[in-house]
Amino acid sequence: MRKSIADRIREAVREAALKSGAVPEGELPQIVVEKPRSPEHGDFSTNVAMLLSARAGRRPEDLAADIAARIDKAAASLSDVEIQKPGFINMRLSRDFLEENLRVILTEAEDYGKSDFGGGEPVQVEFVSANPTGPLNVVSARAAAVGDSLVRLMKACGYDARSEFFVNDSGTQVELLGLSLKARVEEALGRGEAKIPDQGYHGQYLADLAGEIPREKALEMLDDAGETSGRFSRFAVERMHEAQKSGLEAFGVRFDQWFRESSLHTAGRVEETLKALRQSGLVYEKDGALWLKTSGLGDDGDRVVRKSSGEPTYFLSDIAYHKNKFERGFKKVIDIWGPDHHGHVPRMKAAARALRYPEDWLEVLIVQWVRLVRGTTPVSMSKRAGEFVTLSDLVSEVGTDCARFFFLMRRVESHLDFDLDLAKKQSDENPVYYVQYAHARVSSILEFAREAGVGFCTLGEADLKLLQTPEEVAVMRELANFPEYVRAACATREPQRITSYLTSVATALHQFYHHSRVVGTEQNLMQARLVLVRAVRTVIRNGLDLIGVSAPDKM
RNA sequence: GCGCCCGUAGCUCAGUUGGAUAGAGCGGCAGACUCCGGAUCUGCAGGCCGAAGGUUCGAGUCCUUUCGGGCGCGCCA
Repeated sequence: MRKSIADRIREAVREAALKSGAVPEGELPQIVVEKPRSPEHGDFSTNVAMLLSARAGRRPEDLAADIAARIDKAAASLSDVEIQKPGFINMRLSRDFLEENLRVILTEAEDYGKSDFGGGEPVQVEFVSANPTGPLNVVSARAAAVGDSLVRLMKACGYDARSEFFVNDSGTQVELLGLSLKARVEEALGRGEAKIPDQGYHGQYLADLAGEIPREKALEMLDDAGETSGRFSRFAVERMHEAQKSGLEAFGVRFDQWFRESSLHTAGRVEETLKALRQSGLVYEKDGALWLKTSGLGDDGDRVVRKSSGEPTYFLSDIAYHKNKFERGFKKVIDIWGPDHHGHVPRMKAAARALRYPEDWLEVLIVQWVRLVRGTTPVSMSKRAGEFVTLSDLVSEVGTDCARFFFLMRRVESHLDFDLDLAKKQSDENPVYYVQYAHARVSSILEFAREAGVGFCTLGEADLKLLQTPEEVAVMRELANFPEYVRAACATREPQRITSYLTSVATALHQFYHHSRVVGTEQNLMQARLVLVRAVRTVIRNGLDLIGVSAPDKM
């Protein structure tokens, strides 16, 4: 849980920039230190001199030279600091640091990569939150992969992160679900073809559910219900909820909390929220309905919060839900919504403003569509007819690891084609196995060493100076980058950065493997390489854990 | 019509929150140590980053316009 190397370098650069007197402390911009694309430019690079030169009235290269000379190399674990063309300051990590870092990795083990960046701040990530009216689709699957990974990332960065699923267990949709099930039950009892409401749920799953209800119980439920949907709704919602929950668990996703919309109504939270909104002075009546003046708060029109019928709108209970989140003490709330809800972002943010919550309190991520294809042909998905590939179908067809990895290879907001044929292939055509294979390969080397009776020396005994080939050094550099990638993936809410990082670690490992042997070389060199390989194993394992993918020892 | 997302190699997508010579996987072609796992590795071919302007030392990245694709615009949830 120490400071990442990038943080230490940032600080050293910052201090050097201050000492150069280019600008007063207050005017110093955020220092950007990053890994250059080309290794010729060192391990880290900064552009401060170019950013400050205009204001300081000095030539970029002169200023760069001045700052570079003032960087405390020892404090930042640097061996070389050079300036280049337009005014870059390029830095190279010291050999000592790279060696020491291997020891750090093995010592910190599963903690390597973690930080206390978040300072224990309570944050909430809400995702999936699909209506309990049917099986989860693949967009929910994608959202689940993203949300779960984000929670893992935020925890690793020192946030007190909680996952939550909002269960939409009241309202029109639930009623329609009940009526649809009722029709299926009547059908199952042989009373003719099911009379499912037009807007109801036509999927086969409700017929299946109806079929599971024993005859006696079905008759009893029909008696109870009369013309209403009540009992069928409750029954169906509970069963759908359970099915969603177990499907997600099979996908490796467990929620800290399942929050029921109905609990807001029964506790009077919705009316209470309306009262709070009225106090803001932004509620007015028109056409017998109550409106919230969200225009002017970033929305493009006002929204109804209470219908002329007296019923609260879904929007109002959603506001009540977010008010509840705020009152639970979350300093930040991240909602992950499907693409069909992107139009709701402005109104929800407007509501947060109406309640005078901090401007950046609510963050909404939109997960984009997933198009399933087999080779080049799209898989037809008709939600209306209830015929679509579900989360559970996906898991049983391609497996959890594969599905999660595929979802997390892409940016959250990009539309993605999920090739089921490719995902199913257990061959080199499938990108998923590349990283896992690296882990299995390393495990296998260690196992081979054990079987050969090789004793592992202690960390202090290993002579890491012997790791000198370009491939070895490349691995060491790659491993040193991990904490910074974790931090960046968390800060930008972009878990795909971890996937891409892991791929480059795997590449470095595979290249090293083909270039040199571990077991069977000279004793001291072998011991040093064993340390290297164990460090790779730790980092890959930690990284895969962040995206919820297993790290197999054998494949 | 208004709003959001996307447009990068033949295909699917990355691109380190404005950096230096734009990358990976798949597909194509040509190769790899009698030895720790060939689900790997090496090399070649493939690009005006949809288009046009602008901002600046510097743009795939930011702004404007435009073209194309997807999705939203209810007193539904």
